[in-house]
Amino acid sequence: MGIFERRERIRKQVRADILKTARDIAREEGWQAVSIRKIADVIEYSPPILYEYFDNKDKLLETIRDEGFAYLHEELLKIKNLYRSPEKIIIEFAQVQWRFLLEQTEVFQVMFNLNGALCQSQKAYQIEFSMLNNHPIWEALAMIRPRSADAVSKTFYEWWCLTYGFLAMSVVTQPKATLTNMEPSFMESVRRFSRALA
Amino acid sequence: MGIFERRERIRKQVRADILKTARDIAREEGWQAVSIRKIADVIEYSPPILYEYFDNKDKLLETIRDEGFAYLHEELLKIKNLYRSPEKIIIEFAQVQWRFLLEQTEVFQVMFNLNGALCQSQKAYQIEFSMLNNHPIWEALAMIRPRSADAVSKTFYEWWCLTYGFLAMSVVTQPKATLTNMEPSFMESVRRFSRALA
DNA sequence: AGTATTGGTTTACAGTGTTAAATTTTTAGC
DNA sequence: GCTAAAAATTTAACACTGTAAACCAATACT
Repeated sequence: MGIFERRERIRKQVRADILKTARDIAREEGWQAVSIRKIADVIEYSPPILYEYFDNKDKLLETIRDEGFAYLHEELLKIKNLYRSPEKIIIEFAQVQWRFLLEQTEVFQVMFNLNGALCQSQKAYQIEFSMLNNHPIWEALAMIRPRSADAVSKTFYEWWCLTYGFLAMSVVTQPKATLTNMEPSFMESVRRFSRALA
Repeated sequence: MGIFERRERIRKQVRADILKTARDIAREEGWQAVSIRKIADVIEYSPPILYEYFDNKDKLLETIRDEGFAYLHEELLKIKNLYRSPEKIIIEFAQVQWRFLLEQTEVFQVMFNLNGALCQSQKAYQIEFSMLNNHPIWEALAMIRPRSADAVSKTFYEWWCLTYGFLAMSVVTQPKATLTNMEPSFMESVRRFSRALA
């Protein structure tokens, strides 16, 4: 009896379409151009249908943001399993971060409320700054510079703001065309940070 | 005399009132709550009057942004005239940057399109990244690490993204109450950057 | 005094997020 | 296959937004 299953499958598909459409519009016209009605137009439903899938626009953006953080975390775990050297882990992840910025710019924007994107929820940040002691980067920093847990957490915050802050400033101030030119500066900044720790 | 001057004086006052009101609303309710009508309400004019003073909302925000950059530049010049050591200039300015973030958070947000603030103009950034060779920080970096002009400009960009990026990440992810706690991390990051150059 | 200019407002348009009511479509029971 | 209940979807509406055109009243100049 696949009636429930079929419905659920369709629901999942529509939900995914909504998220994808929001990202598509944001990518091409910027987040300030993303509206409930425009999304509804593309997925060929009437606007109120979106509220069957998301409580409101903020929750929709929150989902996109969460998926962004989840993706980066997965990539980080892969790296952790590939390399032993803490410095190497930091550098490799920096490359992932940069690639993410280029390939999923619109997701990055909503992750950090940049360029008109606005998701009021602070949930993702709270999660990001709790349960640090088994965050691969936290562990890496603890290995490079063994200190108290609090001291390592402070260094973690410095790493966090350095890397994501650099990416944020780049995407905010640089036109798309010149953005790629900034990768060496980013990597150099991360290397400098890493070196200066020891 | 007096009739033109009086009119011009009033015009200047109204213009200033508009800018101040926009900042006030942004400060208390966030930039997403700043609307032409709300500003008009406060200054006790009808909405279209605002278009006598600013071409559109974007230009209004651009003005606030420009004033922010201008203020920081003035403070930087003061510091340059007070200290000789390039490291000292960088550190002192970092303190000014932090204070600016705390005291004029809403201006900082529009300067970097954070938290729903959106000014499409890229003018300020273009200015910020041109005419570098007599920017006090550029000069300081050139003194600490004498290299080609291009190499110094690259380091300047790294300083720029490190400092403003750190502030941006802090204001985006931290609640107002805990924001002040992050100053030591910020200052440590700037010192680490400065040390790692030599 | 009559006309042109200025300063300001009212009205209007197209768009926004969101909710409630109305309506259509699908399912379940006989 | 027909009807009643339930689910899915749409239409209509509200209170907003930025902005432009039309209008009005007071002032300045001839």
